[in-house]
Amino acid sequence: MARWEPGTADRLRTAALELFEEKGFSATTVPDIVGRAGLTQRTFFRHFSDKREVFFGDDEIPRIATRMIEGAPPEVEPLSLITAGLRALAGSRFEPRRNQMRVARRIIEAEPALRERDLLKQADLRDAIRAGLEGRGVDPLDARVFAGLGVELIQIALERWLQDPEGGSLVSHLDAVQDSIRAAFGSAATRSG
Amino acid sequence: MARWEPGTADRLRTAALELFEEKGFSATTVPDIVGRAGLTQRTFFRHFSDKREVFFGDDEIPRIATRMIEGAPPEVEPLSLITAGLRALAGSRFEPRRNQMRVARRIIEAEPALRERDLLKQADLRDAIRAGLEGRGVDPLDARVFAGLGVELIQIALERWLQDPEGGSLVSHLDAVQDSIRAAFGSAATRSG
DNA sequence: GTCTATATCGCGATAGAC
DNA sequence: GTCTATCGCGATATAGAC
Repeated sequence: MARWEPGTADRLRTAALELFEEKGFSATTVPDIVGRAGLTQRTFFRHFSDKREVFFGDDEIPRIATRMIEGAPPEVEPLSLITAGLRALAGSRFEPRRNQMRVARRIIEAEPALRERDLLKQADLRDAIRAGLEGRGVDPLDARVFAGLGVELIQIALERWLQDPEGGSLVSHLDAVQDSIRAAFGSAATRSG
Repeated sequence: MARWEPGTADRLRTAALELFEEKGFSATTVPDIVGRAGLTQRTFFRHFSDKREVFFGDDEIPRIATRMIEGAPPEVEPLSLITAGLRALAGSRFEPRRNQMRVARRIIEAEPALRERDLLKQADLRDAIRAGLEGRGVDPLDARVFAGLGVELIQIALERWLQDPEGGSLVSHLDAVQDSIRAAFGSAATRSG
């Protein structure tokens, strides 16, 4: 694909992230970015549908999730599938990037426009999981619930991991959150509360 | 404050929703909207911070949630608080508006920009619940988990209620989703999957 | 209320890669 | 030649400043 300049998108992303750090997200204009990258505005918008997209990857996480779910043996239960998948993602994609993620998270939290986009990415992951589980024959409601809870699980664990002053591992936070979930909704507590 | 036209925001919202139905959200411009409402663009942006906000209420749901949580007797458990609160919201805010919500939902689902905003509103509710529970002394992780699961619960129930061809009540869907959650994560199933 | 910066997208032309 | 990434120009809408 990169027949022309192998790293056009990367150059744009690098320039953009530098500028976001220097001047903040909203104070950085697309002309600023393309100026630094030595490209034109039109090129920027061919690589990124909007300025916020610079922040987020190529939606590889939902694709990885889909592949994991499709590739697992049919007898694996949904909960195991999800917890195992999240652990694999934690080890391969998140744990090695802790510092980058901390920086990115700080900028995202400060900017409602970026929070929105981040939430949309979470929703995409949720839907990938849901569709994958349905494809394995899981009941649609249960698939939706597993997906929703799975994404909340990883999300809460990520939040706490990135803030953890003790430097605990993401996996240990996943364990803690999962325990909390089980305690919260797992009992036979009354429904009509 | 509404010294001149008591219903300015309403007139703008009505005109906007009509146009969204007629031409679609992105094909409708703010000049279109203010033209139909007989107002100026400046007035539009004084009432709505952006075009998408027309779709969403005044953030009254998180405020209601905060009030409910703060007003409950201290001995009420978080899960009861949440399920009771959701039932109250269901009866007072959602059930009476089923048809409007169906129409809105269809437009929102079709437009990524609106899905983003919708997800942000959900996040606001989540944070209101989380803060309310923390204010009652609930452990921060547990508060975050209750809030996250509570919002997933109402959200999934809403999705299914709005699509339900049988016309089941929102409360019955809340029950079903809660059962599914309990079954999904409630068992002592292995964590390391 | 008016004015303006900025994001976004369409179109036609170009130019290196195969 | 045929692709396709890039460019240059231009149009329009949003959103915020004055």
